[in-house]
Amino acid sequence: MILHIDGDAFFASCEVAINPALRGKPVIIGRERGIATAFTYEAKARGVSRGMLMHQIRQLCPDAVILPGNFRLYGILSHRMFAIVRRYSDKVEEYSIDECFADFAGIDKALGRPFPEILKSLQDDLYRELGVTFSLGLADTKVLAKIASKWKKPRGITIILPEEREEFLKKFPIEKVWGIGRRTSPILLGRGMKTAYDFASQTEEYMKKNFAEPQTELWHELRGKRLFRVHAEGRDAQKSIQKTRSFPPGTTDSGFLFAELSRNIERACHRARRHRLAAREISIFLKTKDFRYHTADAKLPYSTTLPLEILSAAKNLFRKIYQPGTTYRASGITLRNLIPSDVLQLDFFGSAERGEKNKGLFRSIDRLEAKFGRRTVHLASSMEGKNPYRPRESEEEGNPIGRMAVPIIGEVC
DNA sequence: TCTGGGGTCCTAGGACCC
DNA sequence: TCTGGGGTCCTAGGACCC
Repeated sequence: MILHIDGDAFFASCEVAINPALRGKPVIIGRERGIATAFTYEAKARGVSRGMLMHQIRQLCPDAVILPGNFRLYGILSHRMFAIVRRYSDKVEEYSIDECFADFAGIDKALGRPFPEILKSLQDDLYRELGVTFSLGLADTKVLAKIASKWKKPRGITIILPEEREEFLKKFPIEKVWGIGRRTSPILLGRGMKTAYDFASQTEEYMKKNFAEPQTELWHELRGKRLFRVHAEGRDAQKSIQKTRSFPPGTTDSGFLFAELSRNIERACHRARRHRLAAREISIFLKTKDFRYHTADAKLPYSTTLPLEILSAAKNLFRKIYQPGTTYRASGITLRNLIPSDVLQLDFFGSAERGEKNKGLFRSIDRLEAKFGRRTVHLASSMEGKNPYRPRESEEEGNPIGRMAVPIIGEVC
C-alpha cells in the first residue's frame, strides 16, 4: 500500500498554527504577489478562489487577513511533517512542500494495528505537533493514493481497497485525476469519459491507439497496476533556476524591460550562488500582454554564477526577441544545465582566473544582503529609473541603507 | 477565472549519420 | 541522384504539477 499525505490549505494553516488569533478567520496568503496563493477554508467559504486578485478579495471579504508568504516558516513545518511520517515508514518521498508519499506495505503487520487506526494516529500526531491538519489517502498505487487524499478534505482519511476501487473511481471526476490537465480533460470529456472509471475501463488497445505514454501509465495506475514507485532516495539535483516577474498592465519601453530582466538575472544568480550551482545555459523570455511567450536561449562558454557574465549573453538574446511597439507584461530568466560551482571550470583558453575579482565582489554583495536585506546593492543595469510602477512594498522593508546603484564596468569595482 | 511564480518531463520533428 | 531503411541526438515547445 502507498500512503499520500497532503496539507490542508498548507500555507494559510501554517500562519494560523503560529498565530492562534487567526483561527476561524479568513486568512489569505499572497500579499507580495497581489493574488491569492493559499487561503483558509473560512476564506473559501466566503468565495475566495485560487489566483483571485487581492483587490477583489478585499471587496468580497473586507475582514480578510492578507499576509505575505513566509516560506521559511512553511519550510520548517514541512521538514517536521516529513520527520513525523518517517516514524511510521522509512520509505518517504518528499513530493512537495506540503505533500509526501510513503511506502506503507506491511506497516499494519509491523505495528500490529489495522490501517485505519494507524492513519488516524499519524494524522493526530501531525496536528498535535504542528497545529496543521493533513488529509491522508491510502491505496495500491501512487495515482490512487493521490486521488484518495484529495477525496475528503480537510482532515480526511480515505482508504481505497482493491474491491472498492471501481466504485470509488465512478465517483471521481476525470479532470481531477493527477496527470490529467487542462489539455487532456476536454479530450477525454469529448470522448464521453466523465469519471476516472470511464477512463480506467477502456481497453488496452484503445489506450495504445489513442493516447501517449503518460496517459497509458495513468490508466494502468488507476487499474491498480503499480508503475510509479515511492522515491525515498532523496531529491535529484536541481536542474534549473527560474526568476520571473510580471509588471501588469505591461510596457513597451525596452529600457525598463531590460532592467527588469537584469533584475531577474541578479536574483537567479543570487539563488544559484546560495545553492553553489553554476549555469552553462540560459534562456530568457518576454511575455506579451496577450500572454504569448517569446523565448531565446544560449550556451555559455563556461559555467558561471555571475550576473555580469550572464548579462552580456542575455543582452544578445534580448535583441533577438524584443520587438519595438509590442507591449510586454513579464520577463524572466532560466539558468539551466546546472553544475556544482566548486568544480573548477576552465574556459576555452585554460584561464581559471576569469572572473576571480568579480567572484570576490559578489561574495561581498551576498554578505551585505545577508546583513541588510535584499536589493541592498544591485547592478546599475537593474535600476528602475524608468519604472512607471511603484516598487513593491516588501522590497523596501528592512533596508537601512536605502537603494544604492553600483555601476560596474568590466572588472572595475 | 484577463490570469503569479517555480519547476519537471515528454514528444515531434529536424539534423545528421550509416 | 525523382533516392531505401534505420538509427541517434538535439531542441523547441507543450503539458502538467505545486
